[in-house]
Amino acid sequence: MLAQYLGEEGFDVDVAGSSSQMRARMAGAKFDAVLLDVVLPGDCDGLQLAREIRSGSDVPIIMLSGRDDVMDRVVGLEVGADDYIGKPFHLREVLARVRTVLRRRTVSTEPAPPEEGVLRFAGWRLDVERRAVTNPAGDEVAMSTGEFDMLHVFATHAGRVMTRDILMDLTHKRGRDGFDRTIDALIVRLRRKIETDPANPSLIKSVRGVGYLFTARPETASGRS
Amino acid sequence: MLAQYLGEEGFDVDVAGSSSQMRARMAGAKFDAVLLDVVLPGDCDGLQLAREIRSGSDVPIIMLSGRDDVMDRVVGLEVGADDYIGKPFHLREVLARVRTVLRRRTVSTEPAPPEEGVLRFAGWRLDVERRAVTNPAGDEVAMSTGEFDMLHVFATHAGRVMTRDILMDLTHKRGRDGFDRTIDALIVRLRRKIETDPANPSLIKSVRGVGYLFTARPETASGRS
DNA sequence: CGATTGTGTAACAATCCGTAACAGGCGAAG
DNA sequence: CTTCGCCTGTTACGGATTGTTACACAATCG
Repeated sequence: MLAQYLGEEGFDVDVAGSSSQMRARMAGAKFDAVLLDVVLPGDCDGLQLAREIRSGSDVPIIMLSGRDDVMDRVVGLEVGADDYIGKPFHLREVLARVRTVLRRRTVSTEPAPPEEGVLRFAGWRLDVERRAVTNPAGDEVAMSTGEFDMLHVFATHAGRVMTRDILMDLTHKRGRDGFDRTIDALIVRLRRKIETDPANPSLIKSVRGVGYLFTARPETASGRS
Repeated sequence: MLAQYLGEEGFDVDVAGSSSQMRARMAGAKFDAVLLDVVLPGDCDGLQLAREIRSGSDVPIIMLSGRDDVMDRVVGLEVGADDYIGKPFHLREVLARVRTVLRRRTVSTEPAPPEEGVLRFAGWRLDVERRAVTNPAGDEVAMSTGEFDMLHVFATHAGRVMTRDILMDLTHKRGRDGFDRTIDALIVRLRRKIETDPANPSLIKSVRGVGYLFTARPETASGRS
């Protein structure tokens, strides 16, 4: 059903009925995006499969799930999915998300990636290998380890609300103790360095009750394997 | 008994005595909602059946169960059911839930927010990605998380009366407790920020006994693709 | 016209978040 | 080895946001 709809919308769709089938298809051709159901008929579940795909490629992954559960969503995004849609979903919503994900990726792939491992957003430059950050004016801004990691996570997950738990996992590899303001403190310190007006942040917005959102769209994402 | 009652209330009811019978009926016609007992006489249980239905359609599913167990409820909703009623239930309760589910679907399904990057209406500009709002004069107006979400919902569902239940679903992802004026309070706060005369609102009209209506026509300026 | 219901709004309470301040950890310099 | 300084986690406080309650007023109904 989904394949037919996307096909009618002008996409070139390929369907795989099992994980092995998918591996075969993906080995044979290049894809612009992958739609993946969390619950799969075979032996392998969607999350594991996403992790597998992500380990060898950075093709956009959109996960579909039978339930719109917070846990699922968190886990889905943690394994590297780019978006997550809980059923029941509407075909047009899927279409919109596919377009969004593609736009994010394709806009960023312009002439030829001049530098590897460099992220750009809103005039800023983030050199992943040298762990150096340059502001729009061209000056290098000193960052502590934690600040850099946090900014790195934001830059690679732009446009998506990140919960504190996820941020904690991605930057500290540690669980949260419940009453933990570590992330908030780091956010403040990071904002002080990259926001022109830290009191009215424009790059890192907070979403009450949920987490934080990096609003800048990556301009020249690269740094694949 | 249930079929008769719902029939008297004006619904067009079809009864299936087994899973295979149901599949046959559903293949032959389109339904607006499905009432499904967890315990079924045949080989297949209701949960499995719900999952099956959900995998190919997003028709609203209401599950009925012999016991009102938390586990059952959770599992029921996890497989994609829209609501869950534990026996012993009252006919009127079933009726009410059916109506609620139908109402939610018909309103929230149709518009299917295309999720444009920027929404425009009445001179206002709403940047979904940056979560920023600009008034007709061009000044950026600070919005809290809840206010922005509410305005976003309105902008993507303009010209349609939104009930408080739906607004609650779309902005808070939470059920209403009955005597809940949360939405009304938010409306007041939002009106204060976007209406020139909050006492005589022109953008957000209230529809007595129903909900609220966003009157501005989206200008669909930011087209792509 | 009075009663009932629904909405606007203020006021209050609960919660969440921003931020400063402090203390421990860790590495570099001496 | 000790000291110093930076980074980071923790705590506390205050402000902002949001949910709840109460009351006034408007609309509806009988």
